[in-house]
Amino acid sequence: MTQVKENSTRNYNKGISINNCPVTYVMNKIGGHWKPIIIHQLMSGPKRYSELRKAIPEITEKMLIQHLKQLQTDDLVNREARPVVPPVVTYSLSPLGTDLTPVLNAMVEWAFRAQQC
Amino acid sequence: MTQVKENSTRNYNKGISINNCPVTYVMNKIGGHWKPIIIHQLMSGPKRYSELRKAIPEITEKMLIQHLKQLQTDDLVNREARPVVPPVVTYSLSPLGTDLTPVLNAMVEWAFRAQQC
DNA sequence: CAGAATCCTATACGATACTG
DNA sequence: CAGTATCGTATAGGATTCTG
Repeated sequence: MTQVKENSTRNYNKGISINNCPVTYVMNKIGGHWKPIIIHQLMSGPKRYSELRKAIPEITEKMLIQHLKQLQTDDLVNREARPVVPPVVTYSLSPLGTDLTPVLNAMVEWAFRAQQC
Repeated sequence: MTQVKENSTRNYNKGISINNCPVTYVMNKIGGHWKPIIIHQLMSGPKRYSELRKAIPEITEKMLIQHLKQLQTDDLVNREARPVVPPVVTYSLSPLGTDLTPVLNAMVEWAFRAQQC
């Protein structure tokens, strides 16, 4: 089983800097290369696993599953698996995840301004 | 010299996923554990190197310098060194860096809501 | 004061192959 | 379809020491 941890941004000095800073808190939740992209995709509505793969072609299955799990653990994403064959699994943003919309939007706006220059 | 690269978030598949996504673009600029914190500190006004170290006690000098350099390269932060002895170096947000304020603020707001639950 | 240099560890991510 | 498992690499970050 190996119990993959891989909890986003690293944090070696365990005792010291555990989230006194709200910005760090956020980066721990949506930091990394893929999580914001996944959330951004889900912002346009619930998607099945295969739809996410198509929407983000560059991501590997490992990364997608891994970050989806992490996002579930952090209560940003809900997973609904319907017990049929073949399986149908749908991912959607939780209320908390939906609340990230302003953050992502602010990022997108800034990116456009920055790329102008 | 070794030419340290250390350009934020990794990107192995060089040819493929180079910034088609605005969110990725932003994460490349302010991703990682320290950059948002540094920017957040500078949002309250210009600060000297030593002030930054005091404001962010957990950061090592290497990380602080490294990310300050990166932020300069990305035109988010300005560095002003006055040629006196002992040296006086002041860091401040560039206009582009200042434009990140809504992003950071949105993060902080979300963090507070998230930590309530 | 404001850094540079060196060495090291943890982990994020990629590639590929396999499964209920 | 929706995952798991395993191996390998790149890089973020830490600790310590030294300097103009």
